[in-house]
Amino acid sequence: MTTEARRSQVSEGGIPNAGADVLTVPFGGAPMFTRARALRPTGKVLPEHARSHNRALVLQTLYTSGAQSRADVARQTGLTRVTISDLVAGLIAEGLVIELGQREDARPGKPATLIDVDRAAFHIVGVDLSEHQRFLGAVVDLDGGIVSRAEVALDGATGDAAVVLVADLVRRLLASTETPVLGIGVGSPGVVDPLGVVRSAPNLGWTDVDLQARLHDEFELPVHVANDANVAVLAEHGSSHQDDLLLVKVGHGVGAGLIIGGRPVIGGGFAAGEIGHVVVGTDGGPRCACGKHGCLEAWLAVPRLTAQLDALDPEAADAASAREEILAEAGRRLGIVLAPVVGALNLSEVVLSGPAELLDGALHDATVDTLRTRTMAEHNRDLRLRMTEQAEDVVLRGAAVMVLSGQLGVS
Amino acid sequence: MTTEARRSQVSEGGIPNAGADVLTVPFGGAPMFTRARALRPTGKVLPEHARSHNRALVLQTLYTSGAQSRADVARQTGLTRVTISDLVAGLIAEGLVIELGQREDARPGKPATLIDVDRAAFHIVGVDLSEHQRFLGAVVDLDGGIVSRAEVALDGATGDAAVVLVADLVRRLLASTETPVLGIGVGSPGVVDPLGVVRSAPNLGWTDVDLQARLHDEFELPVHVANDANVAVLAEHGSSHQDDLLLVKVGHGVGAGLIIGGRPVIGGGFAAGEIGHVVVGTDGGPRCACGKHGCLEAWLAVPRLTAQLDALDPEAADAASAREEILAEAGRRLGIVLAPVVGALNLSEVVLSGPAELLDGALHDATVDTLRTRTMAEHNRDLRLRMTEQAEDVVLRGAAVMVLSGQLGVS
DNA sequence: TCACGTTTGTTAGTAAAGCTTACGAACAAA
DNA sequence: TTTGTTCGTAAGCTTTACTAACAAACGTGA
Repeated sequence: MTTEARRSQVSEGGIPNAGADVLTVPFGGAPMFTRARALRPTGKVLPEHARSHNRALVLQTLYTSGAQSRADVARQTGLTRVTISDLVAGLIAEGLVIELGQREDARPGKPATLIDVDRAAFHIVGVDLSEHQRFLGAVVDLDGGIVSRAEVALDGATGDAAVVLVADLVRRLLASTETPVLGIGVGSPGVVDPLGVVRSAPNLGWTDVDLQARLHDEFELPVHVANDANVAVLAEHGSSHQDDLLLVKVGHGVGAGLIIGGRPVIGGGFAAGEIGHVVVGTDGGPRCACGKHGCLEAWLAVPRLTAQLDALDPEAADAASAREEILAEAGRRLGIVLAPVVGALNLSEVVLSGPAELLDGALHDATVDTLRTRTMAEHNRDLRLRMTEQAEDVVLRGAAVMVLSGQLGVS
Repeated sequence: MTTEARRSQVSEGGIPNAGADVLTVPFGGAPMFTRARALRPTGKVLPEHARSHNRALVLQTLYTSGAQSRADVARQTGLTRVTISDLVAGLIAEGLVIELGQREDARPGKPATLIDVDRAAFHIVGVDLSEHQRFLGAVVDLDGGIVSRAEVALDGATGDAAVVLVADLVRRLLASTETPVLGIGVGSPGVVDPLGVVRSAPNLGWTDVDLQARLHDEFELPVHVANDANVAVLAEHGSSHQDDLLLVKVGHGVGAGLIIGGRPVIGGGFAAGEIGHVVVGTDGGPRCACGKHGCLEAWLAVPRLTAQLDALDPEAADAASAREEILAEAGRRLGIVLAPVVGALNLSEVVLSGPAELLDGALHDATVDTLRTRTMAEHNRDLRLRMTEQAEDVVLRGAAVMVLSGQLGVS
């Protein structure tokens, strides 16, 4: 048998677009995308699914690129003007897109009619349950701008009382806006499953609390609930446009949110990102609330850092350098834990979220340093570690992104 | 404005199937799937893309469930009998599927015509470049069975000479089978980009070697090249049916392959899984070839372990326990590096690949122990660490899976 | 000024894909 | 023999996105 004859009858390229995978909602497929490899096919695809994907694509294009003509969208998406017109007509009928009148600038040809996502059409309610003393909430517009805020003191409330506080907060926020609300997004501490059930949140005394159902039943709006750090990384992903992203959230506890290949990582037990109680190094460390010694949280959590700093004598000659050293040590510990993760995932970007006065200085620098010396420089050359761009509002904004993404397929 | 009026005009469920994402090749979308969250839509979807997905779905169904009737496939996929008949007709015309005659068992109704993937129609050539002294190759059938083997001694060849050896090996394997070959899969050490260019493989003296093009040009068959550990984890994924999987490959070096959410992780610099040179612990360690101290590879690589074991006095009274301790220490070190990764990704399954006489005993047990004590037991309760089920042939079989997956969308 | 080219958005018709409906064939059980 | 079941196929419909063609509206250059 000649080489010629042995050649597979199957076309050289294999199945069309095999190996491509850019799916989104509910699937995807740009022929030129090459990063991911083929997967097991799961579930049929009907024409209407393709339609809803293309619809989301149009929304996404408008959302990120702003006002433009139908023809512009057609060029950008690769769909034809006819198809775009058709999809846009539907979106206008649904009130998601509006016509803005004709384009001003003078060009040859028929003047374009500008269209855009109707950014004033909806608000989103975002809730952040990650703080220790209070719940934060905000009404967020479609661009991620905070329209109004509200908060409620916890006063030690746990269990059902805490759930009631969340509902109260949401009720106040809903009352504060006249604009239709697209949905409610909640970032909760603890382990949250994909259906919005808080499996476990020790601080709040929650076990298997179906927050999604509770809020949905009361407010009859779409509700999305996820872990606070996992929510936070969505906010960062929205602005960073990086496909792989790790966000470390330092507060009363330490948690992480992870996006890989543009996709949030949930974890088999829905506990991805829970690195607070991973033991750091091989030389012991402070005793942690969980009983172990040298957990990341025992090194890095805000209460521990402030306690250490407060114990310093501010009059001492070396007060400043002692402060630096405390923060640098915490940063090194963070670097030690992150190094294997950064190495294994070949991450290109890590984001720190938390009090900038603690994180953004000696701590940050020590973490970078430790990461560089503990991983292979050659592979992680372009690793970036930076502070969040969202300041205090990462979780609130991330909750909004989660709703946006879940309801419109946009982020 | 009443709550009623404020309610979003957008349907409660958001866009159809938003939040669902089960895409495969080139996309997917089972409406009931809930794990992953919505993503940015990327790229349009045309009807023919949907078609090729459904085609792959049929192939996958037949491949994993074996011979069955068209009606069975219809029930299993959710597509109608008509559509299945149509798709199957195409697959039969392409020679990928064959009719096996009527079903034997006595049931009411018209007897079913059994169909199946024509498992004898194609062979796959798999190549494993990860060993230090020789290149391994095999002809693999569609079920992953090894049909024939070949190997070539490296004799210190590097650079282009090594590429020639790969081609020689492939040529011999191709000559050994009369069956049409679906494609060539190669697992190479080092950093390999998604186009099959070996960016860097120090052992082989390769920098930016376009192995995919070299082999494709010579043999005119589909060629897929990837990192050896990343290839190996594909083999394991094929049998384990776990959505999250980490495989640690211990040989002359130490590397890992990672599948998250059913998807191989490549990494921003295509170096995902390169954990061999991550520093372990905070107490120094043996000097590594890379210059650092205490790299995982310096603790765990096979040459280092065998050297340590060989240095033992076999006559000593405590020889056995000394041996155990050496392996246990290596296991602990592995556990220390894996703990942050397991915690951050909430992995449910970790697989060890390498010499069983070294890995499958004290080393394994120490790793499990270390993982348990260094992560949060509550979250990683059902973590499993096990030896590979594929023995020596992980890379060869994984290379076959890669071709199968890339060419047919099946795995 | 006016013909010409360009750009936009729409209309009309076509091709592809999967659906529903309907039917003949083949079998088991009554 | 009758009845009910199952299989695979044929015909026609619906959805979707495409191509082709066109009118409207604009700048440009002779």
